[in-house]
Amino acid sequence: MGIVTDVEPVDDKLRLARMLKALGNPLRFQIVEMLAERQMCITAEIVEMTPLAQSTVSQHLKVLKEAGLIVGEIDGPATCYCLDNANIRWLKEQIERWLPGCC
Amino acid sequence: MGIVTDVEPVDDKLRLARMLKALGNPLRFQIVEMLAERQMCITAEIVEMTPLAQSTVSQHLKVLKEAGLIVGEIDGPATCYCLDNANIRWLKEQIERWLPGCC
DNA sequence: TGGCTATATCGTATAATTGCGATATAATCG
DNA sequence: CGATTATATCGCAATTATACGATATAGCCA
Repeated sequence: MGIVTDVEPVDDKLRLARMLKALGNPLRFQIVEMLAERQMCITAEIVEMTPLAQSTVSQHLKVLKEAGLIVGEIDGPATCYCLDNANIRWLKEQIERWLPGCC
Repeated sequence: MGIVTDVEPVDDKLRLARMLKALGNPLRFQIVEMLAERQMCITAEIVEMTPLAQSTVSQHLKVLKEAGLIVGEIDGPATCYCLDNANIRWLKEQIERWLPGCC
């Protein structure tokens, strides 16, 4: 057995797929964009932006969090969300170097 | 009213979300990568790669086609699939210039 | 035309997603 | 401690996604 480099572990593929799936919902995509603009938002601010119920938005936030796209920090009685910049950078790098042969 | 530029129409967001959602399935992501490597494949070759039934793969191909990621051309009794390079380039550009403020 | 090959589509079952209202949790303040 | 505020989670309905086998379609060749 030797040292193997330049492999894309299966876990990375699943991690990427999970992120893409999370972003594949228009509302969640919009939430991420909102967080990019405002740096951070509490749940209530995000709920205000949408026509949906608070519980629904909370579920979407959970999906984004589990995909690693956002992080939530408890701030008093509220939760303050912001982007997980490291992971989003990773995602963008994956896409940039994706399919180098084509396009 | 004046000329408006630099706007991202809602349709573009939905188009992007649809692509991301399509790629958010690990099998479909893998099919796209296979097509990038082999330039083109007929359905049977893609089916061979997977543990799934032919009808299931055909449905996934339909999703990828409707998202604009691949195109299928009838070639004799078979269908020859290849990447939709223009659309994939568009997708990659969208992601590259996405969230310029962060990361 | 008839049979063969390759795909697509149909019908259906199961699982996952999406949405809501209701309820639980957790921090803050009087 | 009890009330208030902000979120998260639960339970449920409706929709969508995923998978399969069976069947239809479409091109090709004898």
